[in-house]
Amino acid sequence: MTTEHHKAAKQRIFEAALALFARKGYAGVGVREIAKKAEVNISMINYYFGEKAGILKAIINECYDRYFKTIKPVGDEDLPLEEHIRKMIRTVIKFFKDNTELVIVAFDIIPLDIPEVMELKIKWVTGIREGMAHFRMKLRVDAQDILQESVGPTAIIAVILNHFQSKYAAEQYPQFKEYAAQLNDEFYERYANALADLFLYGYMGRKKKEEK
Amino acid sequence: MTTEHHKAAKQRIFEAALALFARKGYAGVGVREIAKKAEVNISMINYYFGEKAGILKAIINECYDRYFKTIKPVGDEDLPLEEHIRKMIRTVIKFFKDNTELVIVAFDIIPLDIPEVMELKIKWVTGIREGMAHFRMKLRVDAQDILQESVGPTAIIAVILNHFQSKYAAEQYPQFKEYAAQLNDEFYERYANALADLFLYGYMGRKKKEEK
DNA sequence: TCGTTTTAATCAATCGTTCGTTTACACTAT
DNA sequence: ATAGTGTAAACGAACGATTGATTAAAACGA
Repeated sequence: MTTEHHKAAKQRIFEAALALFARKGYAGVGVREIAKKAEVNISMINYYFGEKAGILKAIINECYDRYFKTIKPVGDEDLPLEEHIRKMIRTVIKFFKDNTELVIVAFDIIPLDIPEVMELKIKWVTGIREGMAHFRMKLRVDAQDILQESVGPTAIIAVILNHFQSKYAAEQYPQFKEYAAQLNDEFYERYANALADLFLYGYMGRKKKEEK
Repeated sequence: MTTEHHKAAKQRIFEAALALFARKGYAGVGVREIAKKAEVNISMINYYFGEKAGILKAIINECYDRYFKTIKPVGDEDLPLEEHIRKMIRTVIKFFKDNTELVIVAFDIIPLDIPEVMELKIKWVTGIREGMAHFRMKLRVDAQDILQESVGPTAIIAVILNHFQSKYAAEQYPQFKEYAAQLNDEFYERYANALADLFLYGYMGRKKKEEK
């Protein structure tokens, strides 16, 4: 009972902070607002997370950990190239869809001014990059070549991230609820295929052109 | 007296706030910090901008106004499709490069929680969307079709925005200065071409597939 | 009774905003 | 030419509210 309650309170703080950070940004939310939404006392935040930034660190760790565990095994699969790319894009879209708030908060560039948080992000991004080396090689993307990277994997992720940021914003405003409602499972099946087509035709077309 | 001192106080406040907002986010910066950086008295902020949010509104207006004035005439030109697309992508990249801080602050989804600011953004986005109707039609992108829009113009903008967010972040951290230094004019010429290739091959490939 | 969990109260610091006053310069009436 | 008037710009100080953080003590289950 104690342990369950313990975890429940910590989890409630985590989820309340996550929702608020996604809407207002890390600096835009105070610990009292988090405590109120989580229905806990203010001091519980410091008790469980040490400091306000501790919640953000926990969110970042949770997000990148889930992300890595989701895409790493897909990247390591042995599939024909096109099918492999399509599966990866589907996987990433599903992850972003199922973890929108986590992604919005953890993948946000800001705050740039909290060194500890930045270092944590850098550590994760570096690790994931290394973990996806095999898949990257299969795509024949040289990670050292900024251009290849910028119009390749990074571009796809940027498009997907941007989409879910927009979707999240739309869900917050009544006048766009109708728009957001169109973004159902059926849409994301088509969306994943369309993005994969864009990447496949575009990227492979570029490869072919380069080799000439 | 330095040159900075001779600049109008209002302009100094604007520029100081812009740089700080880009780094720390709107909520992460206090008026005292802005006043200190701008070398003005705190009360000057309210004197010139009414309220803190007034600076953000001014930034948003300045950014979208410049953006619209930059891309609208390009969109209205009468060029062969491929050349037109390439020119538009070059134009957008140059705009983002020359106005990185403005774009980072104004195009940021956050803050979602200040209704006035959100409405201002919506007004601008709607207006620009209408202004680019001709170009959109030329691309045969139906603005009502979320899928076409998502993997078309919106996707390209998202990629470019993401690139300059990353570049800006890299410039803030000494360990990535070397990376940022590679992003010179010569790179952006290649980058624009690569993005245009990606879009053109991808777009044409998708169109061809659809028609089957 | 013991260790853990939760509470209310409080800390110094900072938040955005507003106050009354002063400075600097342009214009006008004498 | 001079004194008086109007106005915008800038100032320091202070407002009440809120920030993140910490405390000692109460409440809890074992």
